[in-house]
Amino acid sequence: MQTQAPRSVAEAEAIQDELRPLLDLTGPGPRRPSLVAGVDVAYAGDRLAAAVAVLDGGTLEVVEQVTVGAPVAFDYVPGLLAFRELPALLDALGRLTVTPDLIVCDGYGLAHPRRFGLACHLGVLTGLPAIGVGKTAFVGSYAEPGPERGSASDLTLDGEVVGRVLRTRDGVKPVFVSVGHRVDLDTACHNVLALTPSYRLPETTRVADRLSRRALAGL
DNA sequence: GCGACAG
DNA sequence: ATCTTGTCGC
Repeated sequence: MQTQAPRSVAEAEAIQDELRPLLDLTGPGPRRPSLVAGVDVAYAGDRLAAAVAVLDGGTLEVVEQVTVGAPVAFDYVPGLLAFRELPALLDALGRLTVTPDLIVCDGYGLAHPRRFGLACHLGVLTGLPAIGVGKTAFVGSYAEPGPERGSASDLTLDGEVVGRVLRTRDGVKPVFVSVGHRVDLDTACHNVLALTPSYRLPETTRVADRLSRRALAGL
C-alpha cells in the first residue's frame, strides 16, 4: 500500500514523474487552519529520527508530538530528498491521533527539478494540504526581496513562478516557500507569516526540529 | 565537459 | 544533515 523504496536514482525519478499528475494545485487551501503539523528529520550516522509536531493554528501551542526512529535507507541526492525522509515521516504522521489541516515541510515542493519536491510527495501520499519552506536556495532564480518582514519576490524556474522568496523577519535572510499539495502560493505564504511571529522559521518546523534532535539523542 | 545542488 | 568557538546584539 506504500511506495516501495527505489533501488536507483532512475527508479526514484520515475516514481516522482508517476506521482506528479496526482498533485492538486487548484488551491486555495486553509487560510485559518486549526491544526498545523511541522515535520523534520535529524540524522546521526546511519540512523535518523523523524518528528511531527502539531500546533494550534491560532495560538501556536503544541497539541501533539510524535517521533519515529529508523535506519537511513537512501543516500542524499539533490532532488530525491523525499526518499530519505518520507518513510519515517509517513510512519510518524500515521501515529497522530489528530488530523492536521496543513503540513509544513522542511524543504521544497513545486520548486523542484521535476516539480515534485518533498512537500508535494508528502501531500500526495497523505492527501493533506502541504507546503514547503526551505532555508537555502535550491532551484530557480529570484531577486532579493525588500528588507522588511512580509516582502517577497518570485522564485522562477524555466520561465514559470514555482515559489516565493519571503522575508519573515526584518533584515533577516528570507525563506523559500513553494506549494506542495492542495494549497496555492498566496495561501502558503500567508500561513508562513502566521507561523513566524518571532523567528525566521515557522514555529512548526522549530518545534519539529528540536523534537527530532532530542529523539536522536535518546530523550 | 565542469560545477551546483532542499536536508 | 553534521562537524564546531567565539562573538555580536537584544
